[in-house]
Amino acid sequence: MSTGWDRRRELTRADILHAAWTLCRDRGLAGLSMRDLAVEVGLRAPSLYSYFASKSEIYDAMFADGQRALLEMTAARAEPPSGREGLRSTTAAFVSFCVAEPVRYQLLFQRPIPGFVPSETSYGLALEFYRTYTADMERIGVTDQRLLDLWSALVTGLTDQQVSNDPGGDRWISLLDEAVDMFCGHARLLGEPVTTT
Amino acid sequence: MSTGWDRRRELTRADILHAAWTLCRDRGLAGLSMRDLAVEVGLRAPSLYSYFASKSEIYDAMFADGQRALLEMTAARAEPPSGREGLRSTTAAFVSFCVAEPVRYQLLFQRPIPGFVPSETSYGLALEFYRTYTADMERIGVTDQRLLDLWSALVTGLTDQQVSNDPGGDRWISLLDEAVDMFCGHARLLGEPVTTT
DNA sequence: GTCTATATTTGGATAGAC
DNA sequence: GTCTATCCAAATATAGAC
Repeated sequence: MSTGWDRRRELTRADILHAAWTLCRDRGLAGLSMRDLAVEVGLRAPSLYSYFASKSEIYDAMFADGQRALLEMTAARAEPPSGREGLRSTTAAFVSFCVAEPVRYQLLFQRPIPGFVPSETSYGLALEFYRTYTADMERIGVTDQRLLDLWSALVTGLTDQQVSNDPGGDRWISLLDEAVDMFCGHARLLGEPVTTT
Repeated sequence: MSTGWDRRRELTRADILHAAWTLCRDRGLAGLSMRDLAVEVGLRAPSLYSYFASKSEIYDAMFADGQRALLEMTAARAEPPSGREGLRSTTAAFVSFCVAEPVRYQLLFQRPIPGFVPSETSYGLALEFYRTYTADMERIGVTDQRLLDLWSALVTGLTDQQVSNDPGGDRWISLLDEAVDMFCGHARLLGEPVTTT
């Protein structure tokens, strides 16, 4: 019966992962080093290799961690209503998730680590989110690929500008309702405008 | 009369810069190393320091180089007409510029080099472009800050998605006209739709 | 599993001869 | 200005004792 052992091991792994997120928040994703990580978690660098085979594996675990958080956030929400309000609330949830942890956002949606490629299983989580996302969008009433692409560009653009140029502020997230109305007006989605112009 | 000398020096500097761009196109911005750069240009690493005081100065020169190219591209264009068509042509020129050289786009508009901050004079070039850009937008008819921000998010979103997820293709740039119409419909800018829906 | 010690690599930068 | 030789620092990863 090695469950106690495995459990302890899992706990330490989680501890390392937690410390990795903390370090990355401070010094950026690329600033993570095995030495510092070991110090943060109260070990020496070589000991980390008992838990992760390489630094890349740590990034991969962080990637999976972030994707799981995103999936959980999505799953915790009620099914979005169709039309404008569904789009608004779904997108607001997504953008909040991204803006809340800029480093996580960078790891999941940009490619800031040269040479890092998510493992097959981690990438599977990303695909799973993408499926639920498109399913939501379909229910909301956006099915055309061009419209999906246009909307994804708008959402990532807002998120990116917010994270890059006004971290901690709301200069771009505050435009979300207006973006929804602009898009829905164009796509002729049902519902009344959310913003009052 | 040291013009011949200075000229030769300028030529070598330009050669180094050219090689730097080439290397970055291959291995990414962060992948640039003084050793490889020296080899590429036919020198040894220490010799580079006769032309640039540090690696950071090389990045800075590249940044200035890119900003100048952007300014030249802008200056070469006729004054944009007002309204929808002005927005369309101005934005198309900008996005083309970005997509043509993804590495240059990253250096100018993202922060991919940890610790790199443009020098005062280089940043001045960026400010100069920003001024001409906002002046253009004003002439086009977009003056409200919120609308400017919304449009900037949309443009950078399209550019980013194109560069990141469909390099060499046109999946997102092909949506530009539609984006213009969507935005102008929302902002109630003059002119007829460009796309036929 | 954890440690000390170390190998290995890489890359920026400098000293000093020519 | 360019070179050889070298320094220095950082960082991943491994070997082997305990």
